[in-house]
Amino acid sequence: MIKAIRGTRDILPPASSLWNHVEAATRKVCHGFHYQEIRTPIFEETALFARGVGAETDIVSKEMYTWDDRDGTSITLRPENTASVIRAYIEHRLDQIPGLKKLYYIGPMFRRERPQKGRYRQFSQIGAECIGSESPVVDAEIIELALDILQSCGVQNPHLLLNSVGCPACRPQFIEALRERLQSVKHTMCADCQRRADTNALRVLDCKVPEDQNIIDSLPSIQDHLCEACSKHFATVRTLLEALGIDYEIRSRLVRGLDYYTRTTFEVTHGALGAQNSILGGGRYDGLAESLGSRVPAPGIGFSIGEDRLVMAIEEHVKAEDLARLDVFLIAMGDAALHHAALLARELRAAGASVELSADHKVKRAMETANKLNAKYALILGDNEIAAGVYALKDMAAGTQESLSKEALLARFGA
RNA sequence: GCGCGUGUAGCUCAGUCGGUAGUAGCGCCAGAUUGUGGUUCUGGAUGUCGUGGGUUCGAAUCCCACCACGCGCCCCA
Repeated sequence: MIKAIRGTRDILPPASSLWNHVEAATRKVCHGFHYQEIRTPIFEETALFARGVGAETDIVSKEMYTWDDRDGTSITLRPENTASVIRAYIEHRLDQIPGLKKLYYIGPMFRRERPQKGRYRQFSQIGAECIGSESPVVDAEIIELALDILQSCGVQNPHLLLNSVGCPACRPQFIEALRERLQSVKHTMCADCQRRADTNALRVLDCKVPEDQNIIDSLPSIQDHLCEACSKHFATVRTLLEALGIDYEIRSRLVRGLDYYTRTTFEVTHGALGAQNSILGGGRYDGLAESLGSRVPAPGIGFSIGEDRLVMAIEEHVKAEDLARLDVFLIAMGDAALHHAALLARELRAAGASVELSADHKVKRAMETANKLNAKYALILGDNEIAAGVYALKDMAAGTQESLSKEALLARFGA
Protein backbone atom coordinates (compact mmCIF):
# COMPACT_ATOMS: atom_id res chain seq x y z
CA MET A 1 0.00 0.00 0.00
CA ILE A 2 1.12 3.51 -0.79
CA LYS A 3 0.90 5.72 2.24
CA ALA A 4 1.26 9.45 2.86
CA ILE A 5 4.96 10.22 3.07
CA ARG A 6 6.78 10.84 6.30
CA GLY A 7 5.88 14.10 7.94
CA THR A 8 2.77 14.66 5.85
CA ARG A 9 -0.79 13.77 6.75
CA ASP A 10 -4.38 13.76 5.63
CA ILE A 11 -6.80 16.04 7.38
CA LEU A 12 -10.11 14.20 7.33
CA PRO A 13 -13.62 15.17 8.33
CA PRO A 14 -14.73 16.01 10.92
CA ALA A 15 -11.31 17.43 11.92
CA SER A 16 -11.15 19.43 8.69
CA SER A 17 -14.03 21.54 9.98
CA LEU A 18 -11.71 22.81 12.71
CA TRP A 19 -9.35 24.03 10.01
CA ASN A 20 -12.20 25.75 8.22
CA HIS A 21 -13.28 27.32 11.48
CA VAL A 22 -9.77 28.63 12.12
CA GLU A 23 -9.34 29.97 8.61
CA ALA A 24 -12.77 31.63 8.54
CA ALA A 25 -12.08 33.32 11.87
CA THR A 26 -8.67 34.47 10.61
CA ARG A 27 -10.11 36.02 7.47
CA LYS A 28 -12.73 37.84 9.45
CA VAL A 29 -10.26 39.30 11.94
CA CYS A 30 -7.83 40.25 9.16
CA HIS A 31 -10.63 42.02 7.35
CA GLY A 32 -11.29 44.02 10.51
CA PHE A 33 -7.71 45.29 10.45
CA HIS A 34 -7.92 45.81 6.68
CA TYR A 35 -5.33 43.18 5.91
CA GLN A 36 -5.81 41.63 2.49
CA GLU A 37 -4.79 38.19 1.32
CA ILE A 38 -1.66 37.57 -0.75
CA ARG A 39 -1.02 34.23 -2.43
CA THR A 40 2.53 33.52 -3.48
CA PRO A 41 3.90 30.39 -5.19
CA ILE A 42 4.80 27.49 -2.96
CA PHE A 43 8.16 27.15 -4.71
CA GLU A 44 10.72 29.81 -5.46
CA GLU A 45 14.30 30.16 -6.53
CA THR A 46 16.50 28.76 -3.80
CA ALA A 47 18.48 32.00 -3.69
CA LEU A 48 15.45 33.84 -2.29
CA PHE A 49 15.50 31.83 0.92
CA ALA A 50 19.27 31.66 1.13
CA ARG A 51 19.48 35.44 1.04
CA GLY A 52 16.25 36.21 2.88
CA VAL A 53 16.21 33.70 5.69
CA GLY A 54 19.99 33.42 5.98
CA ALA A 55 22.36 30.86 4.55
CA GLU A 56 23.69 29.96 8.00
CA THR A 57 20.32 29.20 9.55
CA ASP A 58 19.27 25.61 10.16
CA ILE A 59 16.30 26.09 7.88
CA VAL A 60 18.43 26.93 4.87
CA SER A 61 21.48 24.83 5.64
CA LYS A 62 19.74 21.53 6.25
CA GLU A 63 15.94 21.63 6.17
CA MET A 64 14.90 22.71 2.69
CA TYR A 65 13.36 20.64 -0.07
CA THR A 66 15.53 21.69 -2.97
CA TRP A 67 16.02 20.36 -6.49
CA ASP A 68 17.33 21.51 -9.83
CA ASP A 69 14.81 22.37 -12.51
CA ARG A 70 15.45 21.21 -16.06
CA ASP A 71 17.19 24.43 -17.00
CA GLY A 72 19.47 24.07 -13.99
CA THR A 73 17.75 26.63 -11.78
CA SER A 74 17.77 25.60 -8.15
CA ILE A 75 14.20 25.48 -6.84
CA THR A 76 13.00 25.18 -3.25
CA LEU A 77 9.64 24.48 -1.64
CA ARG A 78 9.05 27.47 0.61
CA PRO A 79 10.08 26.88 4.22
CA GLU A 80 8.36 30.09 5.30
CA ASN A 81 6.55 32.91 3.53
CA THR A 82 7.98 36.25 4.55
CA ALA A 83 10.78 36.19 1.97
CA SER A 84 8.24 35.43 -0.77
CA VAL A 85 5.95 38.25 0.31
CA ILE A 86 8.82 40.74 0.27
CA ARG A 87 9.92 39.38 -3.11
CA ALA A 88 6.42 40.01 -4.44
CA TYR A 89 6.39 43.46 -2.85
CA ILE A 90 9.60 44.39 -4.63
CA GLU A 91 8.76 42.68 -7.92
CA HIS A 92 5.39 44.39 -8.26
CA ARG A 93 6.58 47.74 -6.91
CA LEU A 94 3.96 47.74 -4.20
CA ASP A 95 5.83 50.64 -2.59
CA GLN A 96 4.34 52.80 -5.35
CA ILE A 97 0.81 52.08 -4.18
CA PRO A 98 -0.50 54.48 -1.54
CA GLY A 99 -0.71 53.37 2.06
CA LEU A 100 0.91 50.64 4.05
CA LYS A 101 0.89 47.19 2.57
CA LYS A 102 -1.07 45.00 4.98
CA LEU A 103 -1.06 41.42 3.79
CA TYR A 104 -2.02 38.07 5.21
CA TYR A 105 -1.62 34.52 3.96
CA ILE A 106 -2.66 30.98 4.80
CA GLY A 107 -0.89 28.04 3.25
CA PRO A 108 1.52 25.13 3.36
CA MET A 109 5.25 25.39 4.13
CA PHE A 110 7.88 22.65 3.90
CA ARG A 111 10.84 21.80 6.10
CA ARG A 112 12.70 18.53 6.17
CA GLU A 113 12.91 18.01 9.93
CA ARG A 114 12.39 15.01 12.13
CA PRO A 115 8.60 14.76 12.51
CA GLN A 116 7.21 15.05 16.00
CA LYS A 117 3.94 15.99 17.60
CA GLY A 118 3.18 19.50 16.30
CA ARG A 119 6.00 19.32 13.78
CA TYR A 120 5.40 18.15 10.25
CA ARG A 121 7.35 18.32 7.03
CA GLN A 122 4.39 19.89 5.33
CA PHE A 123 2.73 22.25 7.75
CA SER A 124 0.46 25.22 7.38
CA GLN A 125 1.11 28.74 8.51
CA ILE A 126 -1.24 31.67 8.98
CA GLY A 127 0.73 34.86 8.77
CA ALA A 128 0.54 38.58 8.23
CA GLU A 129 3.01 41.24 7.17
CA CYS A 130 2.80 45.01 7.39
CA ILE A 131 5.30 46.63 5.05
CA GLY A 132 6.26 50.23 4.62
CA SER A 133 6.61 51.68 8.09
CA GLU A 134 9.18 51.66 10.88
CA SER A 135 6.69 53.03 13.35
CA PRO A 136 6.27 51.20 16.66
CA VAL A 137 2.54 51.79 16.25
CA VAL A 138 2.61 49.13 13.55
CA ASP A 139 4.43 46.74 15.88
CA ALA A 140 1.75 47.06 18.52
CA GLU A 141 -1.04 46.73 16.00
CA ILE A 142 0.28 43.59 14.37
CA ILE A 143 0.75 41.96 17.76
CA GLU A 144 -2.83 42.89 18.55
CA LEU A 145 -3.90 41.33 15.24
CA ALA A 146 -2.03 38.13 16.02
CA LEU A 147 -3.61 37.79 19.44
CA ASP A 148 -7.07 38.64 18.09
CA ILE A 149 -6.75 35.80 15.58
CA LEU A 150 -5.76 33.36 18.29
CA GLN A 151 -8.59 34.50 20.52
CA SER A 152 -11.26 34.39 17.85
CA CYS A 153 -10.16 30.86 16.93
CA GLY A 154 -10.73 29.84 20.53
CA VAL A 155 -7.19 29.69 21.94
CA GLN A 156 -7.28 30.02 25.70
CA ASN A 157 -4.48 31.55 27.77
CA PRO A 158 -1.95 32.48 25.11
CA HIS A 159 1.29 33.76 26.60
CA LEU A 160 3.03 36.62 24.80
CA LEU A 161 6.80 36.90 25.01
CA LEU A 162 8.40 40.11 23.82
CA ASN A 163 11.94 41.24 23.12
CA SER A 164 14.02 43.56 21.01
CA VAL A 165 17.01 42.14 19.21
CA GLY A 166 18.39 45.53 18.25
CA CYS A 167 19.58 46.61 14.84
CA PRO A 168 22.79 46.43 12.80
CA ALA A 169 24.05 49.37 14.82
CA CYS A 170 23.80 47.80 18.25
CA ARG A 171 23.39 44.03 17.95
CA PRO A 172 26.99 43.27 16.89
CA GLN A 173 28.23 45.04 20.00
CA PHE A 174 25.94 42.99 22.17
CA ILE A 175 27.03 39.74 20.54
CA GLU A 176 30.63 40.74 21.09
CA ALA A 177 29.98 41.47 24.77
CA LEU A 178 28.15 38.17 25.10
CA ARG A 179 30.89 36.21 23.42
CA GLU A 180 33.56 37.83 25.56
CA ARG A 181 31.71 36.94 28.73
CA LEU A 182 31.08 33.39 27.58
CA GLN A 183 34.77 32.76 27.09
CA SER A 184 35.27 32.95 30.83
CA VAL A 185 32.23 30.90 31.90
CA LYS A 186 31.51 28.47 29.07
CA HIS A 187 33.65 25.67 30.53
CA THR A 188 31.04 25.30 33.29
CA MET A 189 28.17 24.95 30.83
CA CYS A 190 26.67 22.05 28.89
CA ALA A 191 28.41 20.67 25.82
CA ASP A 192 25.95 22.31 23.46
CA CYS A 193 26.49 25.71 25.00
CA GLN A 194 30.26 25.37 24.77
CA ARG A 195 29.84 24.79 21.09
CA ARG A 196 27.30 27.61 20.68
CA ALA A 197 29.54 30.04 22.54
CA ASP A 198 31.78 29.98 19.51
CA THR A 199 29.38 29.31 16.64
CA ASN A 200 26.21 31.17 17.57
CA ALA A 201 26.46 32.97 20.89
CA LEU A 202 22.85 34.17 20.82
CA ARG A 203 21.64 30.57 20.90
CA VAL A 204 23.18 30.07 24.33
CA LEU A 205 20.38 32.27 25.65
CA ASP A 206 17.86 29.67 24.46
CA CYS A 207 19.46 26.77 26.32
CA LYS A 208 17.02 24.73 28.39
CA VAL A 209 19.50 22.77 30.50
CA PRO A 210 18.51 23.52 34.14
CA GLU A 211 22.10 23.65 35.42
CA ASP A 212 22.95 26.39 32.94
CA GLN A 213 20.14 28.74 33.89
CA ASN A 214 21.98 30.59 36.67
CA ILE A 215 24.86 31.33 34.37
CA ILE A 216 22.56 32.43 31.59
CA ASP A 217 20.77 34.77 33.95
CA SER A 218 24.08 36.41 34.71
CA LEU A 219 24.97 36.97 31.07
CA PRO A 220 24.67 40.42 29.51
CA SER A 221 21.11 41.37 28.51
CA ILE A 222 20.42 42.82 25.12
CA GLN A 223 18.11 45.29 26.83
CA ASP A 224 21.22 46.98 28.22
CA HIS A 225 22.93 47.13 24.86
CA LEU A 226 20.23 48.61 22.64
CA CYS A 227 21.15 51.82 20.88
CA GLU A 228 19.11 54.89 21.67
CA ALA A 229 16.85 54.54 18.63
CA CYS A 230 16.10 50.88 19.32
CA SER A 231 15.56 51.52 22.98
CA LYS A 232 13.08 54.28 22.27
CA HIS A 233 11.28 52.18 19.69
CA PHE A 234 10.91 49.32 22.11
CA ALA A 235 9.67 51.56 24.92
CA THR A 236 6.95 52.91 22.64
CA VAL A 237 5.85 49.42 21.62
CA ARG A 238 5.50 48.50 25.28
CA THR A 239 3.53 51.64 26.09
CA LEU A 240 1.14 50.98 23.23
CA LEU A 241 0.60 47.36 24.22
CA GLU A 242 -0.16 48.42 27.75
CA ALA A 243 -2.63 50.99 26.47
CA LEU A 244 -4.33 48.20 24.54
CA GLY A 245 -4.51 46.07 27.67
CA ILE A 246 -2.29 43.37 26.19
CA ASP A 247 -0.30 41.38 28.74
CA TYR A 248 3.21 40.42 27.83
CA GLU A 249 6.39 39.16 29.37
CA ILE A 250 9.76 40.63 28.48
CA ARG A 251 12.00 37.73 27.59
CA SER A 252 15.39 39.23 26.83
CA ARG A 253 16.57 35.71 26.08
CA LEU A 254 14.11 35.41 23.21
CA VAL A 255 16.22 35.23 20.07
CA ARG A 256 14.76 34.14 16.83
CA GLY A 257 16.26 31.68 14.42
CA LEU A 258 15.92 33.71 11.26
CA ASP A 259 18.64 36.16 10.33
CA TYR A 260 16.38 38.91 9.09
CA TYR A 261 14.85 39.99 12.38
CA THR A 262 15.56 43.46 13.81
CA ARG A 263 14.21 45.29 16.83
CA THR A 264 10.87 43.87 18.00
CA THR A 265 10.56 40.09 18.16
CA PHE A 266 7.76 38.15 19.77
CA GLU A 267 6.47 34.70 20.35
CA VAL A 268 3.30 33.16 21.74
CA THR A 269 3.48 29.93 23.66
CA HIS A 270 0.71 27.66 24.78
CA GLY A 271 0.68 24.82 27.29
CA ALA A 272 -0.54 21.35 26.25
CA LEU A 273 1.47 21.39 23.05
CA GLY A 274 4.40 19.32 24.27
CA ALA A 275 7.93 20.21 23.29
CA GLN A 276 6.69 22.31 20.38
CA ASN A 277 4.94 24.82 22.63
CA SER A 278 5.48 27.80 20.37
CA ILE A 279 2.32 28.56 18.46
CA LEU A 280 3.35 31.85 16.87
CA GLY A 281 6.54 33.70 16.12
CA GLY A 282 7.26 37.03 14.55
CA GLY A 283 9.25 40.18 14.44
CA ARG A 284 10.43 43.23 12.58
CA TYR A 285 12.68 42.90 9.53
CA ASP A 286 13.70 46.38 8.45
CA GLY A 287 16.67 45.29 6.36
CA LEU A 288 15.18 42.31 4.59
CA ALA A 289 14.14 44.06 1.38
CA GLU A 290 17.60 45.52 0.82
CA SER A 291 19.25 42.18 1.45
CA LEU A 292 17.03 40.79 -1.29
CA GLY A 293 18.29 43.46 -3.66
CA SER A 294 15.58 46.05 -3.36
CA ARG A 295 16.63 49.56 -4.30
CA VAL A 296 13.94 51.02 -2.11
CA PRO A 297 13.77 50.30 1.59
CA ALA A 298 10.80 48.27 2.77
CA PRO A 299 10.77 48.13 6.55
CA GLY A 300 8.21 45.72 7.85
CA ILE A 301 7.00 43.46 10.59
CA GLY A 302 5.13 40.22 10.52
CA PHE A 303 4.29 37.01 12.27
CA SER A 304 3.30 33.49 11.47
CA ILE A 305 1.09 31.09 13.36
CA GLY A 306 1.61 27.35 13.13
CA GLU A 307 -1.87 26.35 11.99
CA ASP A 308 -1.34 22.69 12.91
CA ARG A 309 -0.40 23.75 16.43
CA LEU A 310 -3.24 26.25 16.60
CA VAL A 311 -5.72 23.51 15.74
CA MET A 312 -4.10 21.28 18.34
CA ALA A 313 -4.49 23.99 20.97
CA ILE A 314 -8.23 24.34 20.44
CA GLU A 315 -9.39 20.83 19.66
CA GLU A 316 -9.99 19.99 23.29
CA HIS A 317 -12.73 22.56 23.71
CA VAL A 318 -13.82 23.33 20.16
CA LYS A 319 -15.68 20.28 18.94
CA ALA A 320 -15.25 19.49 15.27
CA GLU A 321 -18.49 17.51 15.26
CA ASP A 322 -20.47 20.57 16.32
CA LEU A 323 -18.93 22.73 13.60
CA ALA A 324 -20.03 20.32 10.88
CA ARG A 325 -23.38 19.43 12.44
CA LEU A 326 -26.10 18.15 10.12
CA ASP A 327 -29.36 20.05 10.66
CA VAL A 328 -31.87 17.96 8.77
CA PHE A 329 -31.96 14.35 7.68
CA LEU A 330 -34.84 14.32 5.21
CA ILE A 331 -36.66 10.99 4.96
CA ALA A 332 -38.82 10.54 1.89
CA MET A 333 -41.19 7.60 1.68
CA GLY A 334 -42.17 6.53 -1.80
CA ASP A 335 -41.45 7.96 -5.24
CA ALA A 336 -43.97 10.79 -5.00
CA ALA A 337 -42.49 11.89 -1.72
CA LEU A 338 -38.96 11.69 -3.10
CA HIS A 339 -39.78 14.18 -5.81
CA HIS A 340 -41.37 16.44 -3.24
CA ALA A 341 -38.47 16.02 -0.82
CA ALA A 342 -35.82 17.01 -3.33
CA LEU A 343 -37.54 20.33 -3.85
CA LEU A 344 -37.99 20.82 -0.13
CA ALA A 345 -34.30 20.10 0.47
CA ARG A 346 -33.47 22.86 -1.98
CA GLU A 347 -35.64 25.32 -0.07
CA LEU A 348 -34.17 24.33 3.28
CA ARG A 349 -30.64 24.75 1.96
CA ALA A 350 -31.53 28.16 0.60
CA ALA A 351 -32.69 29.01 4.11
CA GLY A 352 -29.20 28.11 5.35
CA ALA A 353 -29.75 24.64 6.75
CA SER A 354 -27.45 21.65 6.27
CA VAL A 355 -29.62 18.97 4.68
CA GLU A 356 -29.12 15.36 3.66
CA LEU A 357 -31.69 13.49 1.66
CA SER A 358 -32.13 9.91 2.78
CA ALA A 359 -31.33 7.12 0.40
CA ASP A 360 -33.04 4.53 2.59
CA HIS A 361 -36.47 3.19 1.79
CA LYS A 362 -37.35 1.98 5.24
CA VAL A 363 -38.17 4.60 7.80
CA LYS A 364 -36.55 2.57 10.52
CA ARG A 365 -33.27 2.36 8.67
CA ALA A 366 -33.42 6.02 7.82
CA MET A 367 -34.00 6.94 11.45
CA GLU A 368 -31.02 4.85 12.45
CA THR A 369 -28.91 6.68 9.93
CA ALA A 370 -30.18 10.06 11.11
CA ASN A 371 -29.15 9.09 14.60
CA LYS A 372 -25.71 7.91 13.58
CA LEU A 373 -25.10 11.10 11.64
CA ASN A 374 -26.00 13.04 14.77
CA ALA A 375 -28.62 15.07 12.87
CA LYS A 376 -30.46 17.73 14.83
CA TYR A 377 -33.73 16.85 13.14
CA ALA A 378 -35.28 14.08 11.14
CA LEU A 379 -37.84 15.36 8.68
CA ILE A 380 -40.39 12.77 7.57
CA LEU A 381 -42.27 13.11 4.35
CA GLY A 382 -44.72 10.38 3.35
CA ASP A 383 -48.16 9.97 1.87
CA ASN A 384 -49.83 11.09 5.09
CA GLU A 385 -47.87 14.33 5.20
CA ILE A 386 -48.37 15.08 1.53
CA ALA A 387 -52.11 14.52 1.87
CA ALA A 388 -52.28 16.81 4.90
CA GLY A 389 -49.86 19.36 3.48
CA VAL A 390 -47.60 19.22 6.53
CA TYR A 391 -44.13 18.04 7.46
CA ALA A 392 -43.25 15.86 10.42
CA LEU A 393 -40.18 17.30 12.14
CA LYS A 394 -38.59 15.18 14.82
CA ASP A 395 -36.10 16.64 17.29
CA MET A 396 -33.59 13.82 17.61
CA ALA A 397 -32.19 14.80 20.98
CA ALA A 398 -35.54 15.44 22.64
CA GLY A 399 -37.38 12.66 20.82
CA THR A 400 -40.36 14.93 20.23
CA GLN A 401 -42.13 15.29 16.92
CA GLU A 402 -44.40 17.97 15.54
CA SER A 403 -46.35 18.68 12.35
CA LEU A 404 -45.45 21.92 10.66
CA SER A 405 -46.62 23.80 7.60
CA LYS A 406 -43.93 24.60 5.07
CA GLU A 407 -43.85 28.24 6.23
CA ALA A 408 -43.40 27.25 9.85
CA LEU A 409 -40.73 24.75 8.85
CA LEU A 410 -38.69 27.22 6.84
CA ALA A 411 -39.08 29.80 9.59
CA ARG A 412 -37.48 27.29 11.95
CA PHE A 413 -34.31 27.51 9.87
CA GLY A 414 -34.26 31.26 9.57
CA ALA A 415 -35.88 31.83 6.19
C1' G B 1 20.65 14.13 11.89
C1' C B 2 21.09 11.67 17.25
C1' G B 3 18.88 8.86 21.65
C1' C B 4 14.71 6.11 23.95
C1' G B 5 9.97 3.74 23.18
C1' U B 6 5.82 1.66 20.39
C1' G B 7 3.63 -1.07 16.03
C1' U B 8 -1.80 -7.56 16.60
C1' A B 9 -9.36 -6.44 13.37
C1' G B 10 -11.93 0.23 11.35
C1' C B 11 -10.51 1.96 16.77
C1' U B 12 -8.68 0.57 21.91
C1' C B 13 -6.16 -3.60 23.29
C1' A B 14 -5.19 -9.24 25.29
C1' G B 15 -1.96 -13.01 23.59
C1' U B 16 1.99 -17.15 29.34
C1' C B 17 8.17 -20.52 28.66
C1' G B 18 8.66 -19.64 21.01
C1' G B 19 3.72 -24.44 19.56
C1' U B 20 0.53 -21.83 14.46
C1' A B 21 -4.51 -15.34 16.42
C1' G B 22 -9.09 -13.32 20.55
C1' U B 23 -16.81 -15.81 22.68
C1' A B 24 -12.39 -9.12 24.32
C1' G B 25 -14.61 -3.91 24.37
C1' C B 26 -16.25 -0.11 20.97
C1' G B 27 -17.55 0.37 15.90
C1' C B 28 -19.57 -1.95 11.28
C1' C B 29 -23.37 -5.32 8.77
C1' A B 30 -28.01 -8.30 9.26
C1' G B 31 -32.31 -9.69 12.19
C1' A B 32 -36.22 -9.25 16.72
C1' U B 33 -44.25 -8.67 11.69
C1' U B 34 -46.41 -3.74 8.15
C1' G B 35 -44.31 4.68 8.78
C1' U B 36 -39.93 6.28 13.77
C1' G B 37 -33.50 6.27 16.01
C1' G B 38 -30.81 6.15 20.87
C1' U B 39 -31.27 1.30 25.49
C1' U B 40 -31.67 -4.20 25.09
C1' C B 41 -31.30 -9.15 22.72
C1' U B 42 -29.63 -12.56 18.64
C1' G B 43 -26.50 -13.59 14.54
C1' G B 44 -22.40 -12.13 11.13
C1' A B 45 -18.01 -10.07 8.60
C1' U B 46 -12.97 -8.28 8.99
C1' G B 47 -6.11 -9.71 10.22
C1' U B 48 0.26 -10.52 4.93
C1' C B 49 0.40 -9.92 13.76
C1' G B 50 4.16 -2.51 10.31
C1' U B 51 7.73 -4.42 6.04
C1' G B 52 11.88 -7.50 4.67
C1' G B 53 15.56 -10.80 6.19
C1' G B 54 17.73 -14.24 10.00
C1' U B 55 17.74 -18.12 14.12
C1' U B 56 14.53 -22.52 14.88
C1' C B 57 11.32 -28.65 13.56
C1' G B 58 8.16 -24.37 14.52
C1' A B 59 8.23 -16.98 15.32
C1' A B 60 3.01 -12.16 16.85
C1' U B 61 6.77 -13.81 20.57
C1' C B 62 14.09 -14.11 19.87
C1' C B 63 17.92 -11.29 16.54
C1' C B 64 19.07 -7.62 12.46
C1' A B 65 17.67 -3.92 8.97
C1' C B 66 14.07 -0.73 7.13
C1' C B 67 9.34 2.03 7.54
C1' A B 68 5.72 4.71 10.40
C1' C B 69 4.24 6.99 14.86
C1' G B 70 5.25 8.86 19.99
C1' C B 71 8.73 11.22 23.56
C1' G B 72 13.29 13.85 24.12
C1' C B 73 17.74 16.46 21.74
C1' C B 74 19.04 19.87 17.74
C1' C B 75 16.04 23.66 15.78
C1' C B 76 11.58 25.86 15.04
C1' A B 77 5.50 27.30 13.44
